[in-house]
Amino acid sequence: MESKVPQVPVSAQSAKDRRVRRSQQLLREALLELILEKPYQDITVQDILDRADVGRSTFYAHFLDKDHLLKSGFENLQEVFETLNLRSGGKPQSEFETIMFLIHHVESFQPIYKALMSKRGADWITQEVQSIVIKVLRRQLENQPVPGDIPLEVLVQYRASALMGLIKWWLDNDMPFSAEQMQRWFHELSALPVHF
Amino acid sequence: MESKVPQVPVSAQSAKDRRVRRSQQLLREALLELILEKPYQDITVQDILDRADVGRSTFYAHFLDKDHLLKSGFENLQEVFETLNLRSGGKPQSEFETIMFLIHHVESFQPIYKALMSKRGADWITQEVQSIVIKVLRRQLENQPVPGDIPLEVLVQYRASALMGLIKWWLDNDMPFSAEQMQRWFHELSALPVHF
DNA sequence: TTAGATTTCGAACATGTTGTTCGTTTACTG
DNA sequence: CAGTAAACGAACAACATGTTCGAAATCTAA
Repeated sequence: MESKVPQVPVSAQSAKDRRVRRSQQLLREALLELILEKPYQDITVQDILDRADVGRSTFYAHFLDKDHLLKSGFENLQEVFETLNLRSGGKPQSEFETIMFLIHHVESFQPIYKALMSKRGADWITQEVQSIVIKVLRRQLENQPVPGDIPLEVLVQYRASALMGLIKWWLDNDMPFSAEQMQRWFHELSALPVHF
Repeated sequence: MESKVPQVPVSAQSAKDRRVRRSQQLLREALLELILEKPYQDITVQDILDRADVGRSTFYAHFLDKDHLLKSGFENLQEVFETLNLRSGGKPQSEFETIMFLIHHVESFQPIYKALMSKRGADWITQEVQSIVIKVLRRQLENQPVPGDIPLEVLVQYRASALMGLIKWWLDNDMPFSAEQMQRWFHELSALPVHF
């Protein structure tokens, strides 16, 4: 079954030997495929080699270990994330725009994020994504008054966790609602008092 | 005269051979100690045996593996969690009371939850705790009107994630604020609209 | 107190995974 | 086409897991 994971344009694609590109690509695809079949933790390097039909020494020529292989497929996306607030021509975005962008970004790269962050994915990479979301939100919210005596960090953790939890649920349930819908609900939920 | 009828064990503790209790206790304590020193994933069975000063075969006589050992220390607490809504003499609690109880419960068992759920803990057990929180909150919120067209499950995921994220941050930062304070902030944050 | 039952110990073992090495073969590039 | 670089694959060391078994220690019940 062919994987149709959307590719982030790589400008330096021709920089490497064709064989290198081929090997790395095969390995990355194999791992993403395997994650959809069984928990990341249970996948051995041998599983990846068999699936990719690549030699053992070739794997270690390119990647330090399984974790680095997974992370290598995420590094392009990471960049997109981290430069989030430099968009819109350098204008500072509102919290609303930031959250909207994040939700749509995940939707665009659904297959990758599903492999990375769903139940069968690697927990450490979910945390990595979350820590980026936290960084972006913190940068966003520190230029904005926090009501009452709530510490900025508490606000950031709350919002980021809620957002990530919702996105994770969305992915695990095969995205039954549109990005617009999720985003609307997120904003409604953010102003919904606890019932006494 | 003494009755020949076998005594019903008052607690499960006295039911087992003293050696069994000792071994299991030593192993549990050793693991919790080690988690505070290095990531759960990096801890080997041998590390636990050395720390507990217990033989290899003894370990496998009592536990299937490292994960089962960790879980065994959490099973008592799990019960407390799951029977949450049967408290207050069977009266249904409000969402407010439920959340308050959860935060105070974590505070009471701080050392255990710190080992289980902090950065160095096992991700799978954090998820286990979260799934219990979700279950409790779902039971709580399904008897309560959800405003607008928001699906119950979306509300539950949002609230549970936000609460867990806040608690996790609280534990990771050595609980710099009181349970009352955290609880108050949680409620304020739950009614704080996103900034446009 | 003692005898029998149970547990612990420890060393040895089979198994599986990881990461490395190196000589050979294959494929790319200019 | 010739030189360079990558892929191959088999063998290897190191390590972790989980099992087995006889001997020693310890508990429990009478």
